[in-house]
Amino acid sequence: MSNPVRVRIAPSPTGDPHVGTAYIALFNQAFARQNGGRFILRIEDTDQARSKPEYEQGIYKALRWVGLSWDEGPDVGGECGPYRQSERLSIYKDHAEILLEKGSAYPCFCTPETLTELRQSQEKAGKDPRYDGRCRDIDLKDARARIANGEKAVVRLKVPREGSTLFHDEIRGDITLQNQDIDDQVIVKSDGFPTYHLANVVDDHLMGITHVIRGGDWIISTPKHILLYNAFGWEAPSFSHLPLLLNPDKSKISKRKSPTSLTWYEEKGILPEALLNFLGLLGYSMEDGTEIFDFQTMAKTFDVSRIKGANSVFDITKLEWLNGMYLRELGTKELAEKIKNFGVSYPDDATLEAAVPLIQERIKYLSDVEERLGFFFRDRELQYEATDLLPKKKKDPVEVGKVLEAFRVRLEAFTGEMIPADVEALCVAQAEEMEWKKGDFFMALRIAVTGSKVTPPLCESMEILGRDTVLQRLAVAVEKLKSFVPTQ
RNA sequence: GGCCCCUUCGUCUAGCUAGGUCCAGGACAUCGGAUUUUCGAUCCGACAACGCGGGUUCAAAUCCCGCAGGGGUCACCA
Repeated sequence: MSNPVRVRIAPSPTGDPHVGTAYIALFNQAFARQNGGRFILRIEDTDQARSKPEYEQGIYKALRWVGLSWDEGPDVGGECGPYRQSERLSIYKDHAEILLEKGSAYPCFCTPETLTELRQSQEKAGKDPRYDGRCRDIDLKDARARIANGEKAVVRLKVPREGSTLFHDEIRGDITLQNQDIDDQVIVKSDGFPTYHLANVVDDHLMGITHVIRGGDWIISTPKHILLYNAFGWEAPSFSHLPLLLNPDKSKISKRKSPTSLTWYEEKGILPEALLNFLGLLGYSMEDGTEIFDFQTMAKTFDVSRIKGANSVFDITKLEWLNGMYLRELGTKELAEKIKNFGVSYPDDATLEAAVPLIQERIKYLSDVEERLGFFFRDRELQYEATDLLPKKKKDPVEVGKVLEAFRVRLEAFTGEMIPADVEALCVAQAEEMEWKKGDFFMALRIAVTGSKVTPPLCESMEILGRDTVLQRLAVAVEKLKSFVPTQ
């Protein structure tokens, strides 16, 4: 009879919402869903100096944006609340007291200055910096008296001097640390706030967390947590440490070297589904090799034993490809809707929907849309020079002007609908009449009509622009060539 | 530096638990070709890896040992 699965993420609201948080959250939620368990969000805001309410809001918003959701948390409630550590201070205080009484922890009166001194002298002597335990044996009664007297103190965990502590990592197997290599960790700061270690263990236990799935940077701390569980007489949860996300230079991911803020991805126009899919590919793989999958699929087949122990370089390149794949799978209306919501300026609904199929396979991000769409409705964006109108092998402005003018006349005389195939026939006929290569003609026309060398298919674009606009732009181009005087 | 973890193409990875089917498979990127009015998309193809050294074995990417390299961690931050 095992307990119902309960997992959690425990972000600190100390900065922009981090991809790493989404990464860890994804695996936790997948595990919870697969096991019919609960996924909890707990805010670890015990760092008074760095925690800010707006960062907390940012976490909720960004996580929801990528499509994650939790069953319990500060914003959605639950039976094990409060879910914000700053609101659980008395709980930690009580538990620290238990440890004190049991003799598993002790008050320490050393000031930051003496600790720094200690560390420096140890380093000078070539020894590992470690608290020397000078407050370890102060009688608890005496210590309490000193504290009552107004002396500042922290609480330290009394780590055994001998022996070793072992824990089982579901991904890497057994990991053992010698106790002598574990410091007497501070578990309550002098401001009365608990440190991560205490708060984390107490909360995980009180909230019934059965599986801790967190980043690999916590491996070294885990023995301390085991010691804490032991001191309380609690059963420890199972531990899985996910691969660390790395910068391209293989260092731990950082905002200096990689885009770490989830907001960045949103503003870039990355689809949340693509981001989530990409994260699911880091350190993890589906048994059948599928690389494009949604959360449901991942959750259905999720298997912790398929997670790698090695760290993963976080390389956006594959995400760009994935985003393109997701973008291309969208229906016209769907994409148009996303483009509108993304906030780019567009001419009008009808034009946008007509243009979407033309740009859909040409964009990597939603943020690419703005410039792709410009020429459809903004003449002022046609900022090309007369020389741009000259195809590679046709350097004579007079001839080019003649061709464009001839085409303008031809198009003006054409009374049918602007069906792409028909317009193309006009173009081809024009090129042939002047004995131009098709490519040269289309390029000159392309610049005249769109102002750019890189555009969606020309005839389809002209259909959307409408005959009048095209004629007008052709006239402008012809004028431009007339007044153009070659410099050599 | 101590301790801990990790090590398959440039990158993400499959294979490793139960050694032979792997002169190592897929994907992205790159390069080339096809298609083509540009770009893109698409299709085809190419390049490219078991860190090194010892063992064990008829046989090792897979097991063992050593080394090297990388990363993490050594806070009253999480």
